Amino acid sequence: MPSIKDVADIAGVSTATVSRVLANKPHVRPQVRERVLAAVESLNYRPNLVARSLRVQKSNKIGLIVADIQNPFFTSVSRAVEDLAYDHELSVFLCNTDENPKKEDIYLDLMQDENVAGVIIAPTRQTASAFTEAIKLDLPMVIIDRRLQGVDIDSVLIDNIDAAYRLTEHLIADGHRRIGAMFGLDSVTGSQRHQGFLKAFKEHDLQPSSDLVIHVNAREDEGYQAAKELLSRAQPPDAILTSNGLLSVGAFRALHESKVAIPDDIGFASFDETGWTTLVNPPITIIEQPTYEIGQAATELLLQRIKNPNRPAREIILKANLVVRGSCAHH
Amino acid sequence: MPSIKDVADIAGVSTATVSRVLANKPHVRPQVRERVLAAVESLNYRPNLVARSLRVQKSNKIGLIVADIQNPFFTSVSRAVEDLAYDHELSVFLCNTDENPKKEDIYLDLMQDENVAGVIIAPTRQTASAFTEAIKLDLPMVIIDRRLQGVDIDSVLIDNIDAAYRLTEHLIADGHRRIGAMFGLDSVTGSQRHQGFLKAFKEHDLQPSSDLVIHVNAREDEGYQAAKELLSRAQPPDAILTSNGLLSVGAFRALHESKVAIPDDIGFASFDETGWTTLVNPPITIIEQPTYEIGQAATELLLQRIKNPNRPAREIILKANLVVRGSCAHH
DNA sequence: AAACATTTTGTAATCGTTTACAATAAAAAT
DNA sequence: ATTTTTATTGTAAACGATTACAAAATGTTT
Repeated sequence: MPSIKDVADIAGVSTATVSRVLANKPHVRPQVRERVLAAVESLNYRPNLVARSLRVQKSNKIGLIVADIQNPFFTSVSRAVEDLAYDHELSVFLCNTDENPKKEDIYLDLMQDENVAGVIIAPTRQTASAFTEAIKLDLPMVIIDRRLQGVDIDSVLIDNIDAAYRLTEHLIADGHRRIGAMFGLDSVTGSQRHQGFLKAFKEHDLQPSSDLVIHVNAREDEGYQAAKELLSRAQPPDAILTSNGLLSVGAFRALHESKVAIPDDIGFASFDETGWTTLVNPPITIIEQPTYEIGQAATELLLQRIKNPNRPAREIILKANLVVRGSCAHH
Repeated sequence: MPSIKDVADIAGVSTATVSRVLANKPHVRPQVRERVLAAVESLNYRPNLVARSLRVQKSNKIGLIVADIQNPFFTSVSRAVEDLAYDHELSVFLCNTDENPKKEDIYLDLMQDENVAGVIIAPTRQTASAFTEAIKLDLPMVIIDRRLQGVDIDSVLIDNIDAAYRLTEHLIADGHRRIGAMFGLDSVTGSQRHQGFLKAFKEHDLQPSSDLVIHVNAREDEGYQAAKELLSRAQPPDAILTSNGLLSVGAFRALHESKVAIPDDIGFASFDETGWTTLVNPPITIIEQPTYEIGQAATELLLQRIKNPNRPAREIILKANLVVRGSCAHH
């Protein structure tokens, strides 16, 4: 690999001049600039990013730390971040915490060690320690998907209360009263969606059957279990609402296996558009999160913060979209 | 951020000694080692990876370049790579080429510029130029999913011919004769699967209806179109076989919309386990690729090559798994 | 006690850039 | 023609680690 020294030698100038040419700095004769460019070309020279990063103490990378790379929500967000970053000549360092705070700590440290320009992160439930420290060291950072209490930091979220409210209200409007619901355990998102759920009941002067509300980890198997349990109740629910994509698959699988008819025996409504919801019969009524927009907004926020580290933190709240299909038809 | 100099000062030693302690090198008095460790602790010191990387000309990162981060095949592979890398204290730089050779070039260059220890890549159809160059510069590399002709390089693939052969044979055994099939265009994988398809017919002394074989880009919309077209034929097929997950969704959506009954009106069989195949009625018979194993094998291969750059290239071929479900029952 | 071997530590060069600062060359003003 | 100003280039010091090599300290042998 040729270095800047080699280029300088061939062009018959100093490394400083080469650097100036490459950075498009002023004060270099057009003639010399030509020579340098020719040398760069002939050697197929590319600046060593590691050396540059060491010298200027920053880089053109941004970090993206997600909780689960297999969750379509995150891949869609990632896609958006990738696209925007690419447009701005940034590269993306994508990491998967697996909902593991220890991994989150490690990756957050790693990001700093790598001199990233900033990071976009979907924090795990438990606020990690490296987290607040990274914030202190003013690493530009924006949070997605989950609000972090207490800290003043750029974030982009969806209006979970409103989304759950609308989904619940839709079930109520379709005549469902005994609504079984499952929400993510220990997650701010989950509890907000629970709030929205309750709000819908309240505003319709109804009482939710609190024994039908289950809090579980956002995993397919737990969704499956929860649905099985709801179905086995003495007085089973007349509809099931799930608060995220993974729970949703699990719950649907349980209903499917139990051969209860949707929507005749039981209504079904869920969060997240995950590809299969329109392939089944009937298609599922869902709340669709604007995943791509979330990624876009997060990247824009991050770019702005990098440019201006002192601006006040901003919180962008996007509305989710209720997509009515056939799974909760009139009861 | 404290540097090794700060640690050295506090411990009252030279930076060389600090480095030796941290690298667990011999020749340092236990007493001194203690002092250094205490200093490290008190300052909360972490070595600067950029500086280290510049000095030793390598790093603990590996690159993973995939064609489409939204394709469950790749996320599952990524997951495996992540897991193994984590166990070996490597971090993973994940990039998405979007099937775009230009992006592939850029990322491949970037990998070298970042001093990665090696890269795992699912190459785009067109062999990119930076590619062969990277190989020349002996960047440790392993290829997944797609064979690259001409070059002698570690790779892990599945036996596509065999897989397609078995899937086709299964359809034939179930009495299907006019099998409509769609294969990925311009892709080695696609053409291998086509070969397997033909082989099954040949070995059963049957003649495939070549007018029912369609080559399209591996995208959902093209799968949808292709299926629609097959259905509208004067003599429509009695079964449809799709050669990858995205085509599969599209084709299924077309069948679903057209209200043809599976398997009574038409059989359906497909590649890739993508989550929805067991949620629909009937569940879909598929070839399941050992995605996690692919990622594992690739990472192991890469680690070995990093350790021993001169060993001869190895090609690992994994068998795919035929999962028989209800979508092609006896015709 | 001197000579030698071995262990422990420090000095300084190095990796490939960027960038203050100094030095030189060219242009403008006197 | 000399001085002053401005534009162009080079020199060398960072950035923060690792690592030959030299030096010092300790231990061993004669």
